[in-house]
Order: sequence, then C-alpha cells, then structure tokens
Amino acid sequence: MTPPPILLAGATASGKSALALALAERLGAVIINADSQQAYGDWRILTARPTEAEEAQAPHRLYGTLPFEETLSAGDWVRRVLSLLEETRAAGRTALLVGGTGLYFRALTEGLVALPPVPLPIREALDARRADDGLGALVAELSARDPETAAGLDHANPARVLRALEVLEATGRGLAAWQRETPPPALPLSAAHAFVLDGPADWLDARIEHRLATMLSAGALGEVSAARARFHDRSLPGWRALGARDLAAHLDGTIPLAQAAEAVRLATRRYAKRQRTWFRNQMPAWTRLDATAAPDRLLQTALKHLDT
RNA sequence: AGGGGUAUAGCUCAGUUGGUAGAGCAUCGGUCUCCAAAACCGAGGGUCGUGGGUUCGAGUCCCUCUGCCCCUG
Repeated sequence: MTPPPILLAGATASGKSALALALAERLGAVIINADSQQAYGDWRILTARPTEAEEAQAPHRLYGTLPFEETLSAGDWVRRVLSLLEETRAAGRTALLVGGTGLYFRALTEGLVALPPVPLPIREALDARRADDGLGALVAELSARDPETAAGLDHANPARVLRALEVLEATGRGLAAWQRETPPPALPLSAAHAFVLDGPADWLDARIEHRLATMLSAGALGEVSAARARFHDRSLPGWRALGARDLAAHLDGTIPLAQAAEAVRLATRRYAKRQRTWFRNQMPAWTRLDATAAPDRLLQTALKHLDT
C-alpha cells in the first residue's frame, strides 16, 4: 500500500527544500512544488529553486515549468497536483509536497469552490473600471447586485472586490452562493502527514540576509538581466517574484545595488512574516518542526512522526 | 576661527500668528475559498539635542552649551 502524501510548509528560507531532499532520498519520494514563484522557468536563483544537482538527487515536479506571462492560481495548482498524486500513487511512491504558498495547501486540504475559470476580458474590463471609476463604485455595484457576498467582504481590498464581481459577471451567480457548494477537499489532512517548518523570527531574518548574499554571488543579477532583456513589461506576473523588480531597477540604473538589495531584504522579511502569520493561524492542526534543529536531527524527528 | 543653517518616533521628515505632537516607511499583531513571493486591516512607539529664560502656557520666542551640514578664511 502506498504511504500517504507528506505536506511540508515553511516560510521562505526556513530550510524546507533541504529537509525535503533529505526526506525524499530516504523515502524514495517524489518532491512536488507548492510554491507559486518556484514554478517559473525563468527564475531559479532568485526564487531559491532547487539546483540542477539537487533535482538530480530526487524527482522534482512542477518546478520551473511556468511561462513568465502566466500565473499559477490555487485552482491550477490543485488540478496539476491531483494528477501528480495519481501518478506517484500508481508508481508506488510517496508524494512530498513542499512550499510556502499557504493558499495552495488550503485549497488542497480544505477544498476549493468548483468555479469555471473567468475569461480574461472580464477581468481586464473590471481592472479598467477600477482605474477609471475607483474602487468605491465597484463596491457599490457589488453591494447592489450581490449583497450576500458584499456583506462578508473587506471593502477596502481591491483584489477581493474584483474577484467577487468577476465571478458574478462570468457565471451570473454570486461568489457566496458558489462557496456554499464547495466540494470536499481533494486531500483531507487526515489522509496526509502535514508539517510546518518554523523557527524564531530573528533566526529566520539572519537566514534571509545570508541567503540574499548567496543569491547575489550566485548570479541573481544575471538572471534578472536575462529576464529584463526578454520581458519589457514589468507588470507581467513573472516580475512579481520577490526582488525581481528591485534588481531590475538597479540594472536600469535607477538605484544603487545596495539600495536594491536592501529593498529585496525588506520585501522578503515582510513576506516571511505573512507566511508565518498564515501558518500560525490558518494551519493549527499541522505538526510543527523546529527549523533551528541540526539537519540530521530534523530529519530524524520528521521520520519519527511519519512512523506513527 | 568667523558667518549661516539644522537638531521632533528606529529612519526620512510635517508641525499653520506660542495652547503639552503627526505622516510615510520600518517594527509588531491580524485577515485570507483560485493573479497569493498577491491584496488588505489594525496596534505600539517620541522626557520634541542640553541647560536656563520669557509666558497662565514653548516643539514653536530669547540666551548657553553640544552634535551635524554649508560658506569664508
């Protein structure tokens, strides 16, 4: 019988890739990416994606496959993961999902509304209206047409308001109505081993700083430079990777490297904070692993939890 | 050395004709049902460089000293 999938979440720079690799080698597992940015083919150094050498040590899936112009929505990710789970099960291997995108894990383990994709023109039209008329007008419209969804929404948050409207436009039904019919999760927590790798904030800060230096000396600027030459539109999804725009600005000659590096450091810290808040409050049932433990010890602890 | 300027939150700065201080960023906490390395919400924090003076009352006016910046020698 195939062992249940293992889920490993952790803030950026917490050391989850290293633990995942050690676990995968030990268990013969297939590592599956659960990180929105490491999916991009054009980023490797910048997103701390596993190196080719590391990828050679165990099978890696969903890394570096996404085009720069595209995004990997939670639904996209779950669909791809489901077929990969099927594949690993058929091969009799353990699936090891590793990443820092909390929403992906939630969609997988708690279920996601079965909504058809929203046509791009609808989304673009709403973006344009927001720019012209302002968010307030859109909130007013939503409140009038779909009061139920509007009632439970943060009216100051453009992303939420736009999402509610685009669903209404595309399907003729309100988001709240759809959400009542959320199907059961594809992979409930009870059918998996779920870990959160976490350590103290200052410990993580030091790791972030150190990793940034490593990235820069490993050629992060060259990577950004290549993207800069190919993708002129800085609003493309691929440019959302932390540090991409800051380093590109330095290459543009707009800001000195030290300033760009500091901006990247801050952005990364803020991101790590959001991740830790999510893990702390949205994933209470996940088993905590002490990220500050020595690698061997960390591996042993994880294996021990898997035995039971 | 002389002349001028400046000193307010961790940082950059606002503080109107004197009425015991604000913003942005940072920090901390939180939200999150598919653009999520996204998009948002909230909170804490300042003996206003030092010592004196004027005044009912001084970040705000006057003087002293100290630090920093500019100009002249």
